Amino acid sequence: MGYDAFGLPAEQYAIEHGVHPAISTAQNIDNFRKQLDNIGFCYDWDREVRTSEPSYYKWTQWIFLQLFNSFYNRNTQKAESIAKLVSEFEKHGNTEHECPADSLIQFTGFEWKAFSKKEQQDILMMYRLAFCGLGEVNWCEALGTVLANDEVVNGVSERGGYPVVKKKLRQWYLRITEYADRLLSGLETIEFSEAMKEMQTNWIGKSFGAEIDFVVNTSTNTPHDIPLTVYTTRPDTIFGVDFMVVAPEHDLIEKITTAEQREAVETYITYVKSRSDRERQAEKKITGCFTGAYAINPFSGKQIPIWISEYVLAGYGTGAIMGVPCGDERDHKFANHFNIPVTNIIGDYYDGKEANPTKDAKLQNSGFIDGMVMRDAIAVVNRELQDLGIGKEKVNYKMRDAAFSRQRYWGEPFPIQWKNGVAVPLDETELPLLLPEVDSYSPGPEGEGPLANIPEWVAKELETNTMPGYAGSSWYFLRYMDPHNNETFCDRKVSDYWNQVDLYIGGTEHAVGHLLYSRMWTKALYDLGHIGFDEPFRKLLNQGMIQGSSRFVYRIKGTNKFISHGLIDGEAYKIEDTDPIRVDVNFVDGVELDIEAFKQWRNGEYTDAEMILDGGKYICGSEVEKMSKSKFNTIDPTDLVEKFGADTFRMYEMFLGPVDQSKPWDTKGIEGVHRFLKKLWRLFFDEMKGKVWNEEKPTAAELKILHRTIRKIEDDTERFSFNTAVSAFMICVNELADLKCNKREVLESLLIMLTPYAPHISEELWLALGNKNSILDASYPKFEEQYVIESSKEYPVSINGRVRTNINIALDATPEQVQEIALNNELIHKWMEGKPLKKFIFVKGKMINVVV
RNA sequence: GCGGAUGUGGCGAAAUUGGCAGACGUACCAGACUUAGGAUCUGGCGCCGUAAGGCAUGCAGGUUCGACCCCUGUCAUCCGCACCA
Repeated sequence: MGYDAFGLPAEQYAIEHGVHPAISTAQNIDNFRKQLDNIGFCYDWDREVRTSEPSYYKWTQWIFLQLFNSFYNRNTQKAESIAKLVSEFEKHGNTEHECPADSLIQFTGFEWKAFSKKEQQDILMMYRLAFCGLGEVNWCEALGTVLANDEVVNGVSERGGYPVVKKKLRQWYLRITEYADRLLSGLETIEFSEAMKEMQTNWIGKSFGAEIDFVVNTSTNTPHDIPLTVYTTRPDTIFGVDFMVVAPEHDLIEKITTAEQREAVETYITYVKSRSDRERQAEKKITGCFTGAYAINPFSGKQIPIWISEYVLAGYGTGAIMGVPCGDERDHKFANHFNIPVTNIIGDYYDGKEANPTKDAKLQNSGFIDGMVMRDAIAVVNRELQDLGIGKEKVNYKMRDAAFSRQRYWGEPFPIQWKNGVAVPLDETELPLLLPEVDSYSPGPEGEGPLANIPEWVAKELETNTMPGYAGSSWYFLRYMDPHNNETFCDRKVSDYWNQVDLYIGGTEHAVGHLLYSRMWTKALYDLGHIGFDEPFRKLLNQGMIQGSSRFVYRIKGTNKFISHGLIDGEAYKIEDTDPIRVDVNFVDGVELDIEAFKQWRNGEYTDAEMILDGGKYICGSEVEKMSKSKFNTIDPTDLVEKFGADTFRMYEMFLGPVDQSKPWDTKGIEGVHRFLKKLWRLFFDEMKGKVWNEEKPTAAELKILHRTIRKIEDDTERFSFNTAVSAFMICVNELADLKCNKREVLESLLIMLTPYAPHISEELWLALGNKNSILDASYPKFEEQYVIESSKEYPVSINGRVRTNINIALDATPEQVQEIALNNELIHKWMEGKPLKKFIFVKGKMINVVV
């Protein structure tokens, strides 16, 4: 058992209440522990870990250093030490090791030695598995801080409603892209659901395409020799290119934008900066701006206008695309919106209204590939590009390197010092680098983290960023194996013994985050020889999420006014004019907000809020979504455990539905499980008569009930179908009660099966039966077929697929006998209405169907 | 917008491999016991219909002797997201 204890919520709490995160985290953990004990969970508490403890994050820092001191050797397809790379560079430069950050960088061994120390380190940084670079963050000038996507609503900060823009900051990254192929191939070796594998595969997004260089003309008369490189998966459509789109962040824009368009372009770029990633993603409207420049199609010589648009991302491919409206839906919409004429290269496959992404069309208007089938033309064009030196085949991945730094306090400090602009790792002996105390958790200057406010920290030139929440959670399963080791993160002999996690239970929401990061860390540690397996989890079970019901208040944009939900009617007030903000469900009664509690919330942040009421009340909006602290919609199990007991609570959770299905938390029906446990109790003890269990021999009927249950529970438990298992227990107890079976022999077996589901009552009744040892040590009942064998079955009989009657037929009857019995049945005769028999279908043990 | 998942009685759901749709549980209705019931027990309970029977697994099609299950399209909800060319 462990706690992933670093992160934003504790820091936020610290900012609001001035309580040190270490203290509030410890309190939270105590509370969790109470709840877990209360429910009766069995963990090996000797192996408890907390990611925020120095004894734990010492090794998170240590693993970071392993990544920092490693590069990915593409020739051997594994992580190797930077020292080895340096010796390679000294011998023959980087001829054997293409630079992953920039394939254009090339140098010889001689040149390498001539580089300054700083230049050498800058180059090495481009190879390291943990590296530093520039990245964009959500910057809120008014709050002077960087915000998580979570904290941004409609392009303004959730707290206070201040504008948020993109800002470039120095950031740490993990070079997870180097592991893309192994993360893909590794999926074949592990038991994850197909859906999960598909999500990870799509996220990694390997695609085969080509990079093509176009020459840019800034005016129609004076060609400049500026290349614009685009990435496309469809080089075969090169003759259908009607426009280019480059990302608004693209370096080229400055150089190519014409004087007439400069103002429009700058306005557009400012607009894009104000847009959150989520908005750029989800928006349906089409935006863009013409740069005034043209690119020249290398094959047709055609002038192609170059646009910028937010739908093209700087981080993928080359940050520029060629627009082929007849073959790509988004390009088509773009062309339509800006009245760009569409060239048809696929004849009848294009109807003039919608793009057609086919690869089967014969190309038209396509120069040297005219008449070819598109899918065949791809290789032809690639060869031609290569021959002309204006393009090459290229494999791309959607996945980008993982941002690994946060401008926050409550996270692992980086064991890095900056000396003259060079990142110098601390020695292993200096770990853990302790997180220092601070006076205030507010951000440092220029968007730096709170650590930048500490003079001693800055004087030591230590890195002021901290690691993100997922650092500690990327390897905790290894620490469970060897939690108290002070010499190493996990002894190799120990991890060899325990090996992979046999069964990992977690939600699909971690598909492209935690479940990829931990796979990458495991692979890196494996490559470096620290562990003996390169996939952390042998089998993954995705449990569904219990959802909560969140409550919202609606802040009118740009104001401190909050409008009651019912007044947002789409006419006088529109939902688009508001920023929906979640409030704590604890001060909402149903949907009615306790305004006083709201105003005192978050240290009085909303004290001055102006509430626009509806009939004297403020009515909140509600939404069912994942239960989460950050959504303020969590519930505490303690009250229910108090009222019904832990066994009822546990069984009810299991009875709610299939384990892999998400559903809103709802306590309707918990009574049913409680009644079941009471009914079970009454098989042993009667309220009036006291003890009723006895030593009588069970009858055949009773043994049949028992053994059917044994089989069912085994089956259901094996396939994690806990809800049907609970139902099987209920059926069993109902039937035993009907037969007034209070026989010890039957009841004991039942109790043993029930133990994992309802351990407390099982143990208590077990001891009440006079057993001396714990029920946990009892041997599991064995299923015996002889008690459940049936000799005949009530077959449902259909006429033309509709069930009309049932006939009892011996199970060993031959198909011929069955047909004779069925056709001679009076009711069936009636339903056949004298029509001739067309077909007789008999599925043994299942059903009979008469087709006429 | 993209990727993934899920849609079955008033509600949570079951149907494990294409073979009796609604097990089990809630809620509700009627009754028994009772000073009492928030205990316990009995019966009923998808919809229409007195019944025979008909109609029902988000919606529209398709495959099949037979479809909750497979296929095509579509709508809604949830999870994730970095608009992936």
